[in-house]
Amino acid sequence: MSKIEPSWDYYRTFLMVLKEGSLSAAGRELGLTQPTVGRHVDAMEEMLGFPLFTRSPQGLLPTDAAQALRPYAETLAATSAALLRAASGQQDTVSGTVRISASEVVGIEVLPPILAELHAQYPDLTIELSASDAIEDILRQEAEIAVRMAAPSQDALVALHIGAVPLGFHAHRRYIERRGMPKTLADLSRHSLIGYDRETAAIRAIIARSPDLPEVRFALKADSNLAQLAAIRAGFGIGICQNALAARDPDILPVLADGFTMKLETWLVMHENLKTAPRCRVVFDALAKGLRAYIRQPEVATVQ
Amino acid sequence: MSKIEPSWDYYRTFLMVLKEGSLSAAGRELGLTQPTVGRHVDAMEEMLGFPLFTRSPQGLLPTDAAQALRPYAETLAATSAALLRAASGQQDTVSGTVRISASEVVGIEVLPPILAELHAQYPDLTIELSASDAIEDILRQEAEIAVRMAAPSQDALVALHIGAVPLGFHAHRRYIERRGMPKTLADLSRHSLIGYDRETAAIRAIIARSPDLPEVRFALKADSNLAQLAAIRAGFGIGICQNALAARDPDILPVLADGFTMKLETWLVMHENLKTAPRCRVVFDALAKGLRAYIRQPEVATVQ
DNA sequence: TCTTGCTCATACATAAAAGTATAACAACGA
DNA sequence: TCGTTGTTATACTTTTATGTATGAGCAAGA
Repeated sequence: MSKIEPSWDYYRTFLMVLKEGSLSAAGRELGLTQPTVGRHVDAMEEMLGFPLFTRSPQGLLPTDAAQALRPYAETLAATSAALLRAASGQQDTVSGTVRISASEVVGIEVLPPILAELHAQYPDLTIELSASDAIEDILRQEAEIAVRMAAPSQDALVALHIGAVPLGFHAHRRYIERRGMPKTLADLSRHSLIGYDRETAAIRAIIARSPDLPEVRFALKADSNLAQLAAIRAGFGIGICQNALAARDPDILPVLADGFTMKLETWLVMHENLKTAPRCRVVFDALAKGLRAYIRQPEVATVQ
Repeated sequence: MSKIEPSWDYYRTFLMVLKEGSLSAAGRELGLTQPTVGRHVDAMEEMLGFPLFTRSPQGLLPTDAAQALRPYAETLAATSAALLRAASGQQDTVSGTVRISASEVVGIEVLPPILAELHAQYPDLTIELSASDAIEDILRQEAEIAVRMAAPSQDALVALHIGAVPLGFHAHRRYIERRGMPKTLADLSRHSLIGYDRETAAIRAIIARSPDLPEVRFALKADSNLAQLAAIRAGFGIGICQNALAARDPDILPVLADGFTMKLETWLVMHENLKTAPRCRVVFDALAKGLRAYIRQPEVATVQ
């Protein structure tokens, strides 16, 4: 039963050529030379029996067949990276690499202090932070731990409910002094509103739960919640952001705080298999503690 | 950014050594020689920084660390197999390989005629049938299409509800002539019952829906539903099987057909990404049609 | 006790894959 | 228009990986 399977390395170079668009660039990225990369592609094409790229002097154009194979190659790459991370933590001590997936806002505004404290406690721990709104599938092992804004539906996942992150309209003090403070939701139509460009899953969930939201025209549309936050801080207008983030800056004022509230349920998600891995356990616990503290923060501020 | 990543082929040989338990056996299976396999393992150990196996003259014993890495390597193997299957169907025509996961009973008793007709229509199609009760995860790409007995909870899956497969007690005519036909559920305690050894998910679901099931002591316990079916056919005693299967053989009689009914909801599941793949589409449609016909079959038999 | 059969480890020869150098071609900008 | 920089493709060389052959150790069975 010794059938000849092609080298798995071919898939790696194939994916890199797909990503980079040329043999030369893929070679640079992989630490190989251009002829070698070309030979890998040739070998793979011959073994599959159909062309993967149409060659041209300005690069390689992938065929439809190559595009169809891409997700498999990406899964291979993600899995082998996960294997290496898992191997990095196999020592007796808490060490190695843990990859965390979180939204841009959480990854940039919320997590850094939590991770800083964690790293001070475990210096041998390396954290990979995938600060992107793309839903990296934990099941695909693209990350060990994820901060999610929706309850995970999958089995075989450890999901810890952190709590509800309150959201609200906010604006910079400068903007309010210039344009006045709206008293009702209807007043918003006379203001510069900062909103989303594309509808994401989180936004749809909010809209579904808030039927009294007026139809608004946004003065600034940005897909990135981080850009929206920056616009609020710059005094561009009124936008939605996490109350806890706004409370950090005394110049960011809540707008219509009584009339309108939204909540983002937050979950911490991890592979069930990783429960026993010390490095993941430690990061998971630190994130749970840190995020819960972050959520409690605004309530304390309100009491003041 | 040209960091040196180890060859992905190392993971393949690592997995095979894990499976086979020796360098020589792994080499035989992979079409490599024993020294090569040993070198791969050595290289991998050196790059990871810890031993994967403890060598001995009677084979290699995996360390805990190696066991921890095993699932990753298995995902890699499953994915690369899926890639090759996907590539096999990239031709313009309906061709290539499709892997189907189904329970033993369905795979052996129900699917063969459906697949035979399908293959007659598309001779270039190769079918891989994974006839095992193990729940092969469609998300892990271990199979393109699965016949499941529970509604899939995952998103990103195409799930077609086939219908409910009726189950019931059955016994061979010889057994009934010898031991008599039970009239009530209570009578079952005086009979030779064929039942399960371990509790599976499907069994737990049935028990939950049937609180009037008496506590019974099984005369024959078998994990394999196929073995149970064979025992019924051999006249061992009374067991549960699909009505449609029993109806095929006039010597298999329904027992307590009025007083006790169970149903197994059946779903056909496929990756959403594979909807457009012709070879998968064709198999999916054929299975849907064939399974629906199979389910309708017993009702017709009852009307007779 | 002495085969037989299995294992892993080592030394050496070979084959395969990589790198090097260069040519040919296209696009972009001065 | 011509040089620069990018691309792929080809011939040649070198390195690397693999295969072959062999030795040593352990276990089961005659």
